[in-house]
Amino acid sequence: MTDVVKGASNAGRSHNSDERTSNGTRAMMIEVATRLFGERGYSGTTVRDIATQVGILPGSLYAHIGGKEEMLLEIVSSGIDRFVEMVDSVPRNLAPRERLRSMIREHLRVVAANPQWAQVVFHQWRYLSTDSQTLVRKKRRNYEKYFADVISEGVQSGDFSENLDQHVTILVLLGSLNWSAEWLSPNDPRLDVICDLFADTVLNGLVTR
Amino acid sequence: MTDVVKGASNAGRSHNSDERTSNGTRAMMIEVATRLFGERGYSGTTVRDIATQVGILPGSLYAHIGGKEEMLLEIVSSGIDRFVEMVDSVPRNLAPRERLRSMIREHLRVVAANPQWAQVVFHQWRYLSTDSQTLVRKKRRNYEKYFADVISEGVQSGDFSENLDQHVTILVLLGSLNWSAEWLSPNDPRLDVICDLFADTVLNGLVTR
DNA sequence: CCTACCGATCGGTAGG
DNA sequence: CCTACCGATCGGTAGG
Repeated sequence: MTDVVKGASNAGRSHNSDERTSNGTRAMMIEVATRLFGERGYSGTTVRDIATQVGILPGSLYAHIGGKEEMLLEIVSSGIDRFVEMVDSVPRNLAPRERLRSMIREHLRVVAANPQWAQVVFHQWRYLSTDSQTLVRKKRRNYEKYFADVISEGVQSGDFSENLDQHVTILVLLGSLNWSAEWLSPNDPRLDVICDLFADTVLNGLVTR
Repeated sequence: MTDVVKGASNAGRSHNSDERTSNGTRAMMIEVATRLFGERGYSGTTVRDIATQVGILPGSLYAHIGGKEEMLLEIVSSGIDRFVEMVDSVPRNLAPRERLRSMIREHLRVVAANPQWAQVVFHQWRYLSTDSQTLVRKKRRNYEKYFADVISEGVQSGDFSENLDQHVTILVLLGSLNWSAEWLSPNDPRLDVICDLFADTVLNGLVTR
């Protein structure tokens, strides 16, 4: 019980052999920033809010990161990567219906893991600089291509209707998927059921067959 | 050419017989606020930004409105009213498929009239006070009920599939509709076609019939 | 990661 | 709707 640190969160600081800040403070900053950006928006969050919740003083943030916007870019950029990673893990050899069903499930699972984080990824990129926005748009287009491809494949194979407007279909599908961050609860035990019902609705439509 | 006003937008001020501010300045404030809230978010917009673009000084705003948040509440509240009004105008005696198709068209038309405004209505209500948020949630639930009712009616009449999970269906439908503010262009001449393709996708689904 | 601080800007108000 | 202003707070930096 000796050697108690006076600050609230100064304990456990690792001794780095070089000048890099490779301890967990930076990760904690990103974690806190994600939550606050989700709750108050990027502009509504101050670097003081973030610093206080990390347990350091405002100026100390800048020992770990270039600035407030750099935190947002990191959250958004790695966020899209996460969606790509999970949808990319869906086997290519599945038939279009089952492949799309799996992609829907993976997308909804990523959202459900942290809907607030997903909202930041989906919406707060508008507050980035023009250059960063261009990067984000490129990443999003790359993600959308996974869905464009499976739809195109399904139409060609005859699994999906040839009357489908593929462009509008992607917009409907990704819109409903992304909007799930508004209503999905984290750790909902019915998540797997919801994913299947969601896919049923999209695949079969409303009208009686 | 005498009597030229020095300010940029001070011309045309009407002479009111009572103490109410019933001229167009307040309307212009709401209009400018809508655009700026859409571009920079509520927290990223300053009352100085709004005042400058209206053509008055910052402090003068408070002769017309209680404060910054009151502008947001007015935009969001009247915005939801607008959606309700248009969807409510769809004839009740249409068969469920055509009634839902018309409701989809009306919703998309309202969004397309001003997607940036729609984004404010859909997202910026989070920055309102707790009490105002409660009001907004109530209004949104009321709007969602229009869609819940037509889906329920369609399932009962056999027009819509009995296998449908009605709760998930509403989430998918309204999610894809609201997300349209992300991609709809104002004054797109193909709007009517897009509305029909959108409804086709939702009603018929992706899978071949 | 702290001390001490910068210039700029914030939402809002008193009193015309 | 303006003049003149309030206290509070902003993102960020110099120099340890």
